[in-house]
Amino acid sequence: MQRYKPKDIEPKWQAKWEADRIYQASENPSKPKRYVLEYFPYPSGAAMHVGHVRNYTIGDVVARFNRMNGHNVLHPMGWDAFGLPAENYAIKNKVSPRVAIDENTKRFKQQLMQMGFSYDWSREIDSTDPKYYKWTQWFFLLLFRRGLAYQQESLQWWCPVDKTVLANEQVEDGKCWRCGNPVEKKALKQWFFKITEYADRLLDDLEDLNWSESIKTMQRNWIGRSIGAEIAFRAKDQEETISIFTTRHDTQYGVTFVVLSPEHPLVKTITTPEQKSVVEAYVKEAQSKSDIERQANADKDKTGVFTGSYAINPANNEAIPIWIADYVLMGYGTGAVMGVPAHDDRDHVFAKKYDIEIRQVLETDEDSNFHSEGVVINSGKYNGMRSEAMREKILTDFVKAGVAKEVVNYKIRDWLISRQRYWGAPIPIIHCPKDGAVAVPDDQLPIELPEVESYEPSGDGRSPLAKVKEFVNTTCPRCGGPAERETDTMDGFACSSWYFLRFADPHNDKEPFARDKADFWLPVDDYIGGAEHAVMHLLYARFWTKVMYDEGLIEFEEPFTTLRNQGMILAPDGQKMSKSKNNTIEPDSLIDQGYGADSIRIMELFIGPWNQSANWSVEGMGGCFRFLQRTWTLVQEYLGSRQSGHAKDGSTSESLESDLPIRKSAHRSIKKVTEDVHDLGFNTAIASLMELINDLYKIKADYEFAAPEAWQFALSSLLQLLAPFAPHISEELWRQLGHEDSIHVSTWPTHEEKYLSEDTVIVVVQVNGKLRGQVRVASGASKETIVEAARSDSKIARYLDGKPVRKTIYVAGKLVNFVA
RNA sequence: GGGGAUGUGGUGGAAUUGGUAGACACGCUAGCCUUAGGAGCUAGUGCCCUUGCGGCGUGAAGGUUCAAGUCCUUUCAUCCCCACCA
Repeated sequence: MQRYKPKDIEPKWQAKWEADRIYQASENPSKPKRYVLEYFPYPSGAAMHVGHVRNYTIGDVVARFNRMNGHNVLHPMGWDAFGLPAENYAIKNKVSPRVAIDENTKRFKQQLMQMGFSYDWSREIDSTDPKYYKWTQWFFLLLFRRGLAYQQESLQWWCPVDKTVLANEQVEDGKCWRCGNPVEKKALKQWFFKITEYADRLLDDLEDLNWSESIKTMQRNWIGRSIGAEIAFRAKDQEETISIFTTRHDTQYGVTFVVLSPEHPLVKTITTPEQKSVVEAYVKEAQSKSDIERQANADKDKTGVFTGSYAINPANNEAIPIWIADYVLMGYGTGAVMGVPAHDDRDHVFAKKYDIEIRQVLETDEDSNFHSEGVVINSGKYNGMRSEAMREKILTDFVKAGVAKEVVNYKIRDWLISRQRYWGAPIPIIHCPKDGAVAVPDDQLPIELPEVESYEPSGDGRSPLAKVKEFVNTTCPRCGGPAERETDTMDGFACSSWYFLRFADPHNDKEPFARDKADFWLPVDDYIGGAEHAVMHLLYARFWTKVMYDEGLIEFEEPFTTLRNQGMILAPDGQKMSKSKNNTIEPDSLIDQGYGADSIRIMELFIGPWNQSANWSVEGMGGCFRFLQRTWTLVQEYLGSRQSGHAKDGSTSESLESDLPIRKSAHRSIKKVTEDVHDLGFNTAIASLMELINDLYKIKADYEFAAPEAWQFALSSLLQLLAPFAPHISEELWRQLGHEDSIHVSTWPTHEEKYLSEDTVIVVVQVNGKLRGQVRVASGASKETIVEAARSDSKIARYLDGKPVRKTIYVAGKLVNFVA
């Protein structure tokens, strides 16, 4: 008998499926469509490990299950291939990033192929292909035309050695994370997308999405809408007015100071001559601190200096000191706050340190005075009001008096998308001395990345493209005069903000996608990926989708109807898998060891609930392989017996004793697996398949392969239920059983109720809520019959011991509880 | 500090509306068998006193109920994300 050797069957079927194109999707309206998508990967130098594989396995099971259940499934794959790692590789090795990416892509694709995922490879896309980024550029111009892309000069961290800007996160202790040299601030003109204009819609539309609450909450917090008031504090004996933002104007009478951010424009004018030197020193120190350092200080300490000036609280006309402190952020609200030390913990710490008056104005509901509601005290005419009511009242009064207005603030900032990097999609803008920033005409797209000598940054805050004269020098599309091309490239997240639409029509060279194809496939029904995209990609893609909707390009406003976040696979020791820790487990090596893709796929899902993290287990792998091996062996034995003519005595299968138990087991599993896979209970679905195999082994031990028709049915059904999880072995055995067409285009089995009913049922009997026995009764027996049977059971009778039964609880067909 | 998630045997994990806790698998134990393989098959395996038709058991403590892993209150631990957002 042939043994189960995955290496002999897996590559064979992968080639066959590809040749027969069984996973190719077409716009066939006779079946309901289903768009199943996993985030398209960045083909990094490090190969995929079993953690990545889990993501694709979940998607593949969903795709295959729906395909077999009569859906027209789109399940595509592509490459998100622009980005810094490839560029660094290029700088180091003096080769084009193209070379590295092509190698990595090849490796990744081979890794995906060997897992037997059912992708429609005819729709493969690559974000670094000019045919693709032509349309990324086209979308940039769409945003530009709609006033949603703009340039603005702002202060950025700059490393004079690496000659590049750095993100805030890349500055550690005032030094560059790569070379360790001190960084400077440099004013640089950058491109932004006006995502803030969509903040309200991005927030409100979360409501109807079938996403996990945690991701929705993360987006809500990231957008950070807060409704409050801007209140004007007149400076005493000076012209200036300081506008502050607050959400707690019910504590207006508790204000005992005002704080400006060190970057606040009024700092210079408001500071008195006596305080000038100390304020300037403080501002200078604050400027040299990175945001990281500022945050680190948050827990420990608050620092600040007095400006020497006073402001007038519009509520009670008191003069209160104006301070400068770096715990106030210039980037949020107005860059100035009112200090209420009695009811804000930060203000409290500050006031304590600098001996500023603390004035309680609320009797709070909670134990803590900070950030809670209550009844207003020490607040003039507002005394006795609820804090919630006072907020409204005082704001109305202030607005009437012309000292305040209601405002909404957001934490979300506009999306800085320009990068001074080579390996990205060039921003399709031409700068003309006369006409300013001008869009490249559509018929000149794509603006292709030119070949360059060196991938190093140029040193003047521009990308390496700035050194390519033939690229930079051009003519203005509007006036025809000499002009220069924009040399910055786009953030990689621009490419991934629309790729899901390109899959609907990947080879279109007239437009990013045809309207009818987008209408047919989109939105994505199942989007499967890690939670790491929670606030970046998932927010950006929603933003672009809404812009496209507003432009009339599509008919939906949300790209991903359902979002599913898989749990992470950790190394056996519970640590994150990473190349640097040298603890990654790659599917390639497992396949080499002889486990096969099918065992790995089973393991990825059987290890635990798909949306919870789990530690990879080497031993567990063996169990999954054993399960498939048992399946293999059972089918081989069945085929052997069929060939030898065993169990052919002329009688029909139905008349044989083993027929019914075989069918019962099979139908029970069909029902359970179907329900489980539908509800994404992959681990329990696999457990039921294991149970079925165990059942069949027991029946075989008792009856051999009598009832061959029942066996044929049970084994065929088992394989179909197994097909989404283990596509290779199920296909191989399916064909061995004599089926002509691929199991993956077969119709999912359905259970028959008549095989699920039992003649007798076991009813559990409790006395006073404790399990004391069980009785077997005919199914459908009356309550009276069952209760009587339970009461007269010898064991139960002993427990009741003549005591009167006060109450009898009966759960139909399940349980009797005597309360004595 | 805010938000989210998770706590069940030696291990990973199962348990519709509250209704037999521990499915399935790993590990372990015993037996069988052999084409000696990464074997395979069969049985057993929550804990305790192996006295029973016994007692205890779902992070901890209370509560509701005939009945709680599941519902309510309090609390502890671990993980993840955001974090001076006024």
